[in-house]
Amino acid sequence: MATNSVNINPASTRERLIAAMVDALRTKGFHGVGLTELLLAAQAPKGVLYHHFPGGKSELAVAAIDAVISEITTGLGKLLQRHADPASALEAWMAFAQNKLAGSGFEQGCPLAAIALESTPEDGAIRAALANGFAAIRATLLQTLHSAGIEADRARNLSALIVSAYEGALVQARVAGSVEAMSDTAAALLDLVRMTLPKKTSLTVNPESL
Amino acid sequence: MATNSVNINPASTRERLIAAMVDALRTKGFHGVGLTELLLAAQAPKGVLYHHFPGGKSELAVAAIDAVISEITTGLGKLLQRHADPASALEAWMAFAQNKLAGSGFEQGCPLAAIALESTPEDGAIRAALANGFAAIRATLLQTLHSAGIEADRARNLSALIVSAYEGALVQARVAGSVEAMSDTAAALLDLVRMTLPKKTSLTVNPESL
DNA sequence: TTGACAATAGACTGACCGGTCTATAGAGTG
DNA sequence: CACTCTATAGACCGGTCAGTCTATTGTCAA
Repeated sequence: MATNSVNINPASTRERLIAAMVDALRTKGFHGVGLTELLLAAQAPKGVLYHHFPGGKSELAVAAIDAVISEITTGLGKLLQRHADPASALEAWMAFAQNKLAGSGFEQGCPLAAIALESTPEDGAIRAALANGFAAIRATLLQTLHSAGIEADRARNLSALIVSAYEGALVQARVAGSVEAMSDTAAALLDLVRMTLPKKTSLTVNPESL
Repeated sequence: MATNSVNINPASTRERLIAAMVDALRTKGFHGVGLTELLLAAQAPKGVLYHHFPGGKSELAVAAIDAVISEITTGLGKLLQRHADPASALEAWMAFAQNKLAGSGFEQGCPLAAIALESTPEDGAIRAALANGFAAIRATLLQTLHSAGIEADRARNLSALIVSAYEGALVQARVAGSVEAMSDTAAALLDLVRMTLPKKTSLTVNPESL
């Protein structure tokens, strides 16, 4: 095939399905959306879902998770290399998520956390995708923090905390209909990051500080 | 009535319903459980649910949220007064949740976060219960941290970060089937708390530090 | 004992669930 | 043109969903 036929729509059917699932996960969670609703949003009939994703709803969810993960890691990566200071990049990252949440009337949080908490150990593929995804995000952070002069163990702990704080802050802000808990979280987190980062000198050596 | 009739079961029907909902939220989320399954777990017929909770599943969920919140705040409160050092209390708190998660085969996380992410702005009562609950937990922490000598604004930020970290760490550990992300998170968090706490002296006055 | 009311019990309902199935259309290849 | 294979399309299915309804039981108060 390769030629994408008569697609007037902005994206291929497959991509529209994924986008609709991402959006659904963000707003209502995996079990919160029905297939009918999903297909309506994607402007696609039912058969096409099982054509592209023989595993059905779950397989689509995995694809959605993968898409979100790569979006996050590349976005975060860009932010990290655009800002000289990792702390500023983090600040921008938190602010971005915060604005997205508030700007959507506190509907759009993180698609990953929602499905993570609905999944059971039986949902192997979903959990694996999520676990790999979170690990990838942590790895992105770790690498940056480490090369900014933070010792490896400390950088790993800090990376885990950053991801935890991001997810947890979104949860709190979402239900409160207020950004406060998230901005408070970000403030404390950024304090820590800035404290942990070695003093800005022109040399890049790892000072093995405290 | 007051006399609780012929209840051989450990708790009243109402309490069993709430307990079953709490457990369900912990493991599969609000939309992940069916009423049939829930009632089976609570050993109760359907009519009794709508007798005690005319608002149905949602009203039961609100009651479950309230129950969890008071359990958390009292448990955390006890921990905080049992340990002289707030950081140690926090450490115990994180460890407790971590063990509960791991000990249940990574099924039992936090019931609050799950329903928080499935809820929409239309679920007013649920979101309100959650928002108040998270605020109460933060308030418990704030009060302790402040009276341990941390300046108010800083204590508020730190409290928000602690709750965020707790929730976010549970999410990551859950899907990974490993406690690592959570213990890493806890390590970084405790570092920060210990750094922020004023130097241990024998006097209890609030130094209005920094 | 009787009347009132809370609590228990489960049959029943209509809507919607995820998933299967068959039919058709379109595009590339011989 | 004919064949093939992907993609689109939606009717259809059994099962389950949350919620309603009526009946029964249990326990007080009069």
